[in-house]
Amino acid sequence: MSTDPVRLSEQQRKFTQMYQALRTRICLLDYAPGQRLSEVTLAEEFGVSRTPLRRVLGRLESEGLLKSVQSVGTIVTDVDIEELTQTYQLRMELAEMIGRLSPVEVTPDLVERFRSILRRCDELVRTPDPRRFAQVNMDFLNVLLDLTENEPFREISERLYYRTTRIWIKSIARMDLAEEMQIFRREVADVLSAVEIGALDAVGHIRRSHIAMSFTRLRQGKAREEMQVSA
Amino acid sequence: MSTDPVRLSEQQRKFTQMYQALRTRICLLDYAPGQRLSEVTLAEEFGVSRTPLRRVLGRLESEGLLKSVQSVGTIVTDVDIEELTQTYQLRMELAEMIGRLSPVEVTPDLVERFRSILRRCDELVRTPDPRRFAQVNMDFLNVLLDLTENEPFREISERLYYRTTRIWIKSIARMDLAEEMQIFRREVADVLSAVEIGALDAVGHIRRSHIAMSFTRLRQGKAREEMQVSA
DNA sequence: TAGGATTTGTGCGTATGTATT
DNA sequence: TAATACATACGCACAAATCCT
Repeated sequence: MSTDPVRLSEQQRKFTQMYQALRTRICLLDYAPGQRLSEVTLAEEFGVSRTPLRRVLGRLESEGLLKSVQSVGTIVTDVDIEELTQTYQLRMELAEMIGRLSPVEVTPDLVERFRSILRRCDELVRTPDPRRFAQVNMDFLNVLLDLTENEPFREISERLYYRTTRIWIKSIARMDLAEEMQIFRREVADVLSAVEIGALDAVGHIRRSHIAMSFTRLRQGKAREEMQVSA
Repeated sequence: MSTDPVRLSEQQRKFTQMYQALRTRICLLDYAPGQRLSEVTLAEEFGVSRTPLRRVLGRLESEGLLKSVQSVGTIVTDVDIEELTQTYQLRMELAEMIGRLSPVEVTPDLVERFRSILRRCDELVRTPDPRRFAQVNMDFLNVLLDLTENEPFREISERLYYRTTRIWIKSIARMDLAEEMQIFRREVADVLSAVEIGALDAVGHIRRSHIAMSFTRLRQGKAREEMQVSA
């Protein structure tokens, strides 16, 4: 009688597919901030009419990743320094909560997923690459969010991450990439150590400090850029 | 050259108007959880076609207040006890942050807005009424959010509030309403005292404890209801 | 079991508004 | 300054799916 809740309807699958594809492209900088997207082109690519595609664009707009302007186009948003600062401050505070909000029991499978991330970090240290880094960083976030069962917390953390991560990635590509890869590898290694002994509160503290330091470096990098631009 | 950012386009105004109207109706229980809404009826009421209305419904769906089901209708969501618990836990932690995230300077105007809320509480204590209580509670939240300039924090706090407040209101209507009015009045009075001396960190602590106690009472009330139902 | 009524989802043509030449 | 090109916003008709008789 009732449909299997695990099996989503075709329209939902299609929506999710388009949504994740576009979000990934935006966060991996395949679509740069300021770039204009075409509804008709994207609709053709995904094999749907403009209507369902616009639904997806509307969702991405509500999350601050796109902005539709009448008669102009659908534009990938940029993030100004003020909003970046506020978002990072909030993410810092949120990250620390993870050990307090419905932490899951650490399974061997979960540990293995962190180890897998660490191995990919090792590759990145050997051959740095901004795009692959962005991908690993995204996957790292997803494993981290699986440390808690608090769904609203997961939603919000994900939302805030996607809001600003591409700005960080963009900035990193202009900084000392090799150094950033080593710093990130160390963060993953620290988190893995904490997860292995089930110390999820420690994970929160590690994350908090790394988010804080990332933002400091990002801000310094941006300041350097602006000096070069004005020079 | 550039358009005045204060003056929104007609479509944006219309969107906001419809969005806030529907959200308010849902949160004031004019639309009860489980109720089915009609796209055509609402579109007619607001004097637009289904297309722009569906945009609004999509936004409310992304915030978890509605759920559109193919061929069935657009249904006001309910919130199960698990999600309610998780949301309240998160809101507790978030509430405490307000003093740490870009607190504003307290102006006489701001204090007056809190005093205004307190006066409306006095009326509520004299003549309790669930719907008017819901309205004052909503306005109280909005003044509270004006204590910080951290926009992502404001967005998220608002989102989480609207997600669950109607369940609380529904529950309160079946509890000791007069007692709840007095408790709420005390919270507002406590917050006002803290605001008057500029102690925004204290506001955070007061809010945290009140959210925690509200949830405890809500859970007890729901437990009592279930016992009556099964009896 | 089947068919009709109803409601959301989709496709497409047109309206509206912006930017550029 | 005006006209033209172009992209999103909107309205409507139809398709698809569910529920009830």
